[in-house]
Order: sequence, then C-alpha cells, then structure tokens
Amino acid sequence: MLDLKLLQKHGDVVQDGLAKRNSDIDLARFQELDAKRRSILGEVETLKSERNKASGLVAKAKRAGEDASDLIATLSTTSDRIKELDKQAAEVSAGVNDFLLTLPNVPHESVPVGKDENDNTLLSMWGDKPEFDFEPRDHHDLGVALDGLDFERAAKIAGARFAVYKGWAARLERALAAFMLDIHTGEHGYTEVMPPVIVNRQTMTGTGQLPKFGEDLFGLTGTDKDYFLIPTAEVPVTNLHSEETLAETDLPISYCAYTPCFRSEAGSYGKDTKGIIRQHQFQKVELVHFTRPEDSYDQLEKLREHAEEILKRLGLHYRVVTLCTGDMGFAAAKTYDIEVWLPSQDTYREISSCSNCEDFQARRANIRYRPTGAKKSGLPHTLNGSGLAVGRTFVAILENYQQADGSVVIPEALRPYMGGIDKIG
RNA sequence: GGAGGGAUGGCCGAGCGGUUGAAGGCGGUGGUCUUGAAAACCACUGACGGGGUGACUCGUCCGGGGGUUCGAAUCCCUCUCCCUCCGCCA
Repeated sequence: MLDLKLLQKHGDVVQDGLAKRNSDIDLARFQELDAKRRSILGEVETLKSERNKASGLVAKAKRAGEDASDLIATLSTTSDRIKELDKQAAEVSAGVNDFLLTLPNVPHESVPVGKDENDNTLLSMWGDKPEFDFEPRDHHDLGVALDGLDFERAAKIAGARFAVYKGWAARLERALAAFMLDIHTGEHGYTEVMPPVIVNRQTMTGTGQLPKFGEDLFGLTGTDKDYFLIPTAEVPVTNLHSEETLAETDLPISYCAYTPCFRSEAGSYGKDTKGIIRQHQFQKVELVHFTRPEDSYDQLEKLREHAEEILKRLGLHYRVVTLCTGDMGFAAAKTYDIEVWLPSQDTYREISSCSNCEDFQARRANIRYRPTGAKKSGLPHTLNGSGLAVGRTFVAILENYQQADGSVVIPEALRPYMGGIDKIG
C-alpha cells in the first residue's frame, strides 16, 4: 500500500510510477473520494467535540441532582447527526482503502524503465555453460529414465502439474533444502522459521496477494474459514510481525523458511507443461528481511549475494538481471532475478527473485518500528528472495550434471547430504 | 464435537452506564541523595490519525464487528483467540 500523503501531495509521482508499470489506473477518482472523506471527517469531529463537552455537563448536572433534560434533548439531535456522518465516513474510507489496496508499488529510481521481460537489464554472469559431446536431455526424461520422477502416478492421484519424487529424487530434494538452510542459517545469519502454509485473508492482503491476485491462489473450501494455501513463504514469514512495533535494535531481522508453495497457475496453460518447472506445488527456501529504511538497498544486495552463493557452491552457471518497471511484481520497488542455465532449453530460467518492497508491505500489514529515542514509530522495509526454488535447482542439477550414459553426477558440495554418493544412475 | 472460564496500557492488575485514556503495582526515563553504585524519595512515562511554526489542540482506541443509550471498558448480540475438563486424534 502506498502512503496516503504521497498520493495527496505528490499524485504526479505516483501516476508516473504507474505509467512505467504499464498501469492505466486513474488517480482522479481517488482524489475526489479522499477529499470527500476529509470533509466528512472534519464535520463529524467538530460535532463529536461538542458532544463530549455537553456530555460532561450532563454528568455534572446529574451528580448535582439537577435536571438535564434540555441538554439531553439537544444531544439527541447531535448524536443522530454524528451517527449518520460516521456511517458515511466509514463507507467513503472503505472506498479509499479498497482503492489503495489495488495500487502497485512505485518503482525505485534505479529500476530500468521498460515494457516487459525483454527490457530487463543484465547485471552479472557467473560460471560457464557446461559443454556436452552429446545431445543433452531435459530433466523430465532424465528424471523418468532414472526412476526418480513419476508424472503418471502424480496425475492419477492429483492431476496435471504435480510430480511424485521417489528414491534418489526425493532424497535430492531433501538434500538441497538442507544444504541451502545450513548455509543461510550457519553462514549468512538467518533464523530458520517453519510457518503455517495455510493462512487467512488478512495475511494474504498484507503481502499483496489479495485483493487483486486471488485467481493465482488455492483457497480451501468445505470449511467456514477463509483459508488459503501460501504461494510462497514470503507471505507467512513477512506477516510474522504484522500488527507489531519492532525496536530499532531488533533490526535487521533475517528469516529463512523452507516450505511448500502452491500456485494455481491460472493463465499459464500450455507453458512449461513438461517436467517440474511449473507445478501447482513446489518447495522453496525463502529469505525474508526486515530493515531500517536507510539500510534496505544495501540489504537487497546482500540478499542477492546469499542466493547466488548457493548456485556458486553447486557450480551452476547463472546470470542476474534487474527487472524493468514493466516486469516487476505488484509489491516490489526493485527486483533482481537470478536465472540458471538450462541446457535442454538453451536458455536461462528464473531460479530466484529478490525484491525490496520498501514500506509497501509494512504499511499493508501494519509492521512498524521505533527508531531509538524517537517518539513516533516508522515503517521498516521488507525484502524477500528465493534462496532458492528447490524444484528448479533440482532441474538445473539434473540437466547440467548429466553424463553421456544418462547418469547424473552429484555436485561435490551436495554429496554429504546425499549419503556420500557421487552419482545417480 | 460437548461443558465451563477468560481477553483492559510494555508487563501484572482494578474498574458503580456519566471529567476513566483508564486506580494501583512492575518496568522504563529524568532528577534528588551518594566518591560511584544500590536503596530510598520526587517527577515524567500508551498508540494511531487530523490541525498549528510552536507552547498546544481536536478526534479515535479497553480482542474484532454490530446493537441499546443523550452518554458504553462497563449492558445486549455476534465473531476471533486463549485457558480448564470430557470425547476424538498424530
């Protein structure tokens, strides 16, 4: 959510930011609504002030045993008017709020302006493409041939876009998660968190999934609760501190969480239908930071480096791109995507997305912090990034480490987590 | 699932329908005293939003929402969460 004051005083800045995001939202309707809200509020607050004073007089009179029926009669009228105005104010405020909840974040000034993913800019590259003296196979065929991935049975028990991991594959998934968590908690200073993967509507609204993107989510039916499956651990972990005021000395707070993620993948029919690149359920290690506003862009660089470190240790070739204004997510002010090389597709695919949401989510979720010595509290910045998407890391390992005989070599760093084996197949 | 009990400021804990934003205590901050510290004593100490350069001022908030009333922390309804007992269960 954007700062109401920013919209009131610098609507042009917001309108400009929206334009860069290819949004055609018109702020005029908002300005009108907000002016109405403020005018009603001014009137009703004056009336309330009068009512409070008169109420005190009634109390005084009653205590003195005097008659106050005249006063009470006057108050009755005032009170009716207040009720009416309060109701109007609530309606208009709800309208203002609903509108605010649909506005995306304003891009940071360092973000390249562009229309879509073709305008993203290359930040860096690491490693080299592996060379094969044979035609590399894709992870789907490798996984099936090595009896690790079973799509047919997954389709039987659940449907399309699900997979069963068996034997070495299940072990590899678990090994990758443990490997990532150990590095982030042991070397990068993160605190591991295991949150609920089912959350309520308020939580989904806090990070920005709702009210606009409900079609991307799985909701739970057959219960009178308003429950949703999380699309990323960013949702429960960022909301961990919703409705709280943190001390400045608490910051930065850094959490990592390994959770399943659920996405309906509405509107992606026909995309990545083969294999486990795009699933309804996948596992991810997520990194989440709460920082002071002045520290958040330094923290974004660190966050990106933490995610990159995993790929370096696994020896996987990747590149980093800065997302342009037109390609960024709803809540982000700036985003780096880390893309890993996939030989079968002869291209780079997203394996991590690291974003600084600035105070956008903090304002929605009412996460505050109090600068040391300050009277007023402020809004911390929140950041999140994958570190990494485990399923896609699984894919990258299979494809990049495959051998001519159809076997797959286990990267050195991962062997302790795989019971010491150095090869699958 | 059944029965009962709760939710008040950073924490504990009072609170007759009428100067109660809320007693008291703890904690915190400042001060007095002291060589220093502790103790003791004194003062200050909630959040959010609006207005004013400022001293300041107005409004809202006692788990959430709704209702009764001139007036609600206090009465009624409802929801959520927590606790105790029974049942079921990993």
